[in-house]
Amino acid sequence: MTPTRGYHHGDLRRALLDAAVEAIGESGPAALSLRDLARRAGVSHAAPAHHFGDKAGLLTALAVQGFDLLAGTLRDAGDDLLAAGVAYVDFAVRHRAHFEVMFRPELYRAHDPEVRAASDRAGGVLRERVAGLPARDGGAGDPGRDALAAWAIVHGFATLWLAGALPPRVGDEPREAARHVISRLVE
Amino acid sequence: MTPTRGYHHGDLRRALLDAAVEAIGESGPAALSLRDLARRAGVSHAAPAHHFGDKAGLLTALAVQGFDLLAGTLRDAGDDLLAAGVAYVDFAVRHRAHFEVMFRPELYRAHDPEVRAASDRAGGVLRERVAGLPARDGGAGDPGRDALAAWAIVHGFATLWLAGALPPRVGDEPREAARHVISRLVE
DNA sequence: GTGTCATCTTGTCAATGGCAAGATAGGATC
DNA sequence: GATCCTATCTTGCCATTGACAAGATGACAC
Repeated sequence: MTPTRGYHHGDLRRALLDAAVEAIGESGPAALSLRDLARRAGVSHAAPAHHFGDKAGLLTALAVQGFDLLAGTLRDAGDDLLAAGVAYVDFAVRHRAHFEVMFRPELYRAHDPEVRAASDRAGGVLRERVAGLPARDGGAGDPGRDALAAWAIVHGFATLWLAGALPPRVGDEPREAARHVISRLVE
Repeated sequence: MTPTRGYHHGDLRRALLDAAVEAIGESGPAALSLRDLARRAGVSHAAPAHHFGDKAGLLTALAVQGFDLLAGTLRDAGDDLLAAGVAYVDFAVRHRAHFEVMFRPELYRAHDPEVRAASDRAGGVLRERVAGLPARDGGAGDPGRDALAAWAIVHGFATLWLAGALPPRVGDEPREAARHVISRLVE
């Protein structure tokens, strides 16, 4: 099941994206090298260009993949806002490479229509979950504000977790820690 | 007041850090080039190495500067947690280059003792402000959780703002928008 | 005036991104 | 089956970069 021999790779596009996830997981998106990905996939240094044009093209594809993964993850988490928030953090930790690229628009073509569409899909799910939240303190809440606050707290927690900025006492279980923090907002 | 002529620059270390802030503001930390900084400062391509060793060394110095700037900003914002939160977001927007480096530890030597010290100073101020927050809902609050939630929401908002991920209706005034969102947590 | 050392320059090397031109093969058409 | 067509991949090249080595310069102490 490894038809990588022969002139044609067979599934180079996917192989390069997988290699990119692996490489970014090791050293971050800044250190990503197209030639390294080519070596990992066993092809020549110019092969990636055909599928993605340039480095930004590859990262654009990765961002699209990431937003779609995120949309699916949020959908699977169910209707509960707290559960969606925990799933958001869990996504960032488990798909760290995707997450780190997605929210670094200077690395890819953020205005690409495919990216915008995928990003809108993920944002739509998040908004749905927030809309399901009961109005706070007897209906005085501003749904726009609630949505932003929810997004900010989960995104901030995920970002700080990935950056290794959180103090050790937070623990090493992102889902549990996230639930604890988010509950401060939605309790 | 521009003694950049002559063999010795006079204040190259500062000039390089300033140039780095400018360059990162234009294209992000990933696109930073030591040789570009040297050109901006009017020195040879190898001059930066003497002051910072390598690229990570320069970014380490920038991170230290950033954490100290942040600590000062938070201190100046006063005792109020809401004001400190707004100041945090404002810092991220006004010192974007510093902020983007500070929370990307793979770019510099995050374990450098100077970095840790500066980071601790900033974190200490933030914790002080959280400690000043009256216990939530009659004393049932967990101060550790409150601190994390506050940090996460302001950090998340700042990060999303810088990434350009927020919807247009949030407006273009970060301080105002931040105050509105943070008030959801501390009201 | 002399020596010392931080500062800065020139020269070089391997690695990278990107481009151009060519090789290969898979599949459609006849 | 022969031929063409096109997507896929390779080789070769160039400018740029980070890093290192060796040497030039000059500020400052004595």
